[in-house]
Amino acid sequence: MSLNTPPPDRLSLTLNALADPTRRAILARLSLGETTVNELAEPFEMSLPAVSKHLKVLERAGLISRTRTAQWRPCKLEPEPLKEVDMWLRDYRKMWEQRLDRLEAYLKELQAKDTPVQSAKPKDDKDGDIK
Amino acid sequence: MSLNTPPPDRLSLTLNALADPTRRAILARLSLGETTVNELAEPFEMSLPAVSKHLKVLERAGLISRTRTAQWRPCKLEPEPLKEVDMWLRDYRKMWEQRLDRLEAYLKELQAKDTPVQSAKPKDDKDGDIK
DNA sequence: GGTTTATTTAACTGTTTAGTTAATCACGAG
DNA sequence: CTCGTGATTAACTAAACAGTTAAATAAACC
Repeated sequence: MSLNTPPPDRLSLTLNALADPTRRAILARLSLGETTVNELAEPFEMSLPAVSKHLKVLERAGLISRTRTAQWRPCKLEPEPLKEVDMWLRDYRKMWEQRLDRLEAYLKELQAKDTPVQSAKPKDDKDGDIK
Repeated sequence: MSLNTPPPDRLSLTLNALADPTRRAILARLSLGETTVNELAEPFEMSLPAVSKHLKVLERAGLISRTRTAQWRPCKLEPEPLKEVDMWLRDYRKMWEQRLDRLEAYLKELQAKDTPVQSAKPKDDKDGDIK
């Protein structure tokens, strides 16, 4: 019953476009250089219109741009939205690094202590405030 | 007519889970520390079951894990899949850096030339319809 | 037992998506 | 102008999605 269309923010648009193996494969191909729709479609077992739709999704997300040369519409990768994803990710990046650090510390502690029975109980590490 | 279910690769699962502002907000909240479903749901204008479904999507992607304490099921952020996204992104990262370098070089060139009136016509980059 | 609180599942609905085939548009070459 | 090629649009279908309300589960409290 959602009457109002939810505002399709750019990041969601981008991530949604990336959440498909075909589309990611297309991007991978485009990272090697511009090419045409037919050539892009060639490796896939799907019709040309299907690929065309995927391209439209990528275009709407700003991940590719198209020029027009005669009857060809060569596609070009536009990395800007990927950069945005990267920036979004940045805040979380320290999280897994930290977690890795903690694991390291834990393992080191284990080694150092020669770890008797219960000393290593990770009692509620409760990293409540990772941030 | 797709008879065979396409194999839901992990990266697609993750990106799809991230491609929703509500779910990203949930992750952001969880980055501050574990919490319960009710507390997670509180800021949103949607029913509890809806949030519950979002959590299931996040869980299926491995982005959160849940323990069980009495009648609460506290959720915890699991950054591992984000790390995978980061790794996927890595190959493209140099692409926008490179592009930035190129822009820098261009600007530098402009400055060097002391650029009289029309010399700066951006005839080159010509991605006319960025849209 | 019965009630309250936290959360999930069931059943349903409207919307979006991913694909299909067939038709159409856009262009260059004869 | 007509033909062939590259690519998109149209019309359709099946499945997945995001939300709803109502019912069910699970545990604590009395």
